[in-house]
Amino acid sequence: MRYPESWLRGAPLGEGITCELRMQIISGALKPGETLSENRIAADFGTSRSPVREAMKTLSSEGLIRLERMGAVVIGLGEKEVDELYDVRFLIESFAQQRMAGLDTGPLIVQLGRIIDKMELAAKHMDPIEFAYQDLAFHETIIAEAKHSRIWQLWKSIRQIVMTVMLLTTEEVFSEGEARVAGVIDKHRKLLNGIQTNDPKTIERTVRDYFADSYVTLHDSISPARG
Amino acid sequence: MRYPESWLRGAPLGEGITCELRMQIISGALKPGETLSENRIAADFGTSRSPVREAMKTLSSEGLIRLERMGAVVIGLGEKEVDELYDVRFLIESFAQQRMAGLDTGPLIVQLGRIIDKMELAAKHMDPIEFAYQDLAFHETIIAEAKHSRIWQLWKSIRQIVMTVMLLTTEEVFSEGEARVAGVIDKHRKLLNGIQTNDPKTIERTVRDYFADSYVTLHDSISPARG
DNA sequence: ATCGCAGAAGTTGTATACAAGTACACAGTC
DNA sequence: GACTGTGTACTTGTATACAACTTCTGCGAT
Repeated sequence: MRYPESWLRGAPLGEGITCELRMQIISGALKPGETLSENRIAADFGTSRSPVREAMKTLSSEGLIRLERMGAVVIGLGEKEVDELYDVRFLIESFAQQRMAGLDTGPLIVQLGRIIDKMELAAKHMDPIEFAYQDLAFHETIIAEAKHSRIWQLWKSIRQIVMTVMLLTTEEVFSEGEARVAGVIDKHRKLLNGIQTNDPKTIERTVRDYFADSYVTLHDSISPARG
Repeated sequence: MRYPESWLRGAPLGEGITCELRMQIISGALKPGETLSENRIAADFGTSRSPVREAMKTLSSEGLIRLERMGAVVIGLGEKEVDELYDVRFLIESFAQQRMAGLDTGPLIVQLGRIIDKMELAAKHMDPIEFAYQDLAFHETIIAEAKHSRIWQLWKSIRQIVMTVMLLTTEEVFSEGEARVAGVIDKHRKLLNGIQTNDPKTIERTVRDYFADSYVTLHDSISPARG
């Protein structure tokens, strides 16, 4: 699977290389332990080393590769790493939701409702890319609502990885039939209901349930998908 | 205050520029809203744009500046931002400590004890730089013990900022007399005792107390120090 | 005085060149 | 045969050059 090109319209070269390499690492096309050379990658992409260098730095800051003296080593995203990624997602989202408990969540509820509508539309159109995008948007909207610069920074640092993982898993989910897709939508509706209660305890439980369920989904769908 | 040069021995140019700029931003020498030009900074440091570019990318990923089309804009670290930074530190450390509750913390306790000894020594020698370094090492050791790649990644993404803030605050603390320094050491000893209990509830409370107290310290010392 | 337009200066993104250092293979020696 | 030294190919880090784009300035026309 390739990174959707429409998302890179007008973006600098370096960004495209970053996304492509990220996808290759997460999808498993580039295996952990493999070493990447700036020269080789630049040649592969037909560019100079400058944008490649940027990509390497970005991927390193995302924890997908490790910069060493000779060549960068692929770290990759195995089952364990994906679990850990979701630990952090839980941490971030849990924090965000707890933080806005008690505040007026009216506008947020409306926003999230609209996103769920778009997810349903994407499901109807059998458009996994759009679906994944809306899925990401859903969670991102919640996190943004926390209005916490550092939490936002944390999110940004894993956002692209989460997006890529979602792209891959959503493809898988779509291939498993409508029921599975409907299930994902339902999970988001439950999250929304949780927020609507405005009760910290309930929210805590809702978020916990959501991610507990995601672990199962991931282990069922991702690992076979990546051989 | 400048970044300790001994910490940059043999490091690439870009890293030095990153650290120097970071220090200037956090100390307030570079004020929020100011725009930085790669050319100007390169000229200031007497280097080419390449290492400066790297520094900009790093600082951007740390959330200290915002890359825009024309020039990078300084975001800075005001009181609110430091609070938020400590929110995340709490989140990370709390997670780490909870995670190893129940496991054998014996070796960790020994390690932390040694670090506290070094802190005491640094206090006796009136060496705030060494003290700050050991303070960082203390927390880093705890986080590393969680053995969680993503949490470690999160830590790495704020580590340098935390280090820099510590450098600045420790200078301040040292100038306020021995009692204050002893107080900081005592806080760490309490943290260590908390871990030693191996009781999640107690640990939770200990960590919370630690950071609650840190907020007070920060607001008393940092803000006047940075005018 | 105000608006519009050209141009100049400055900006980033990318390509290319070069220097310094590292790993590795291969030959020569003990 | 094992070991050491050397040379080579490849690596990163930095400097420099250039192109495309943006912003602002200043001049001229209205």
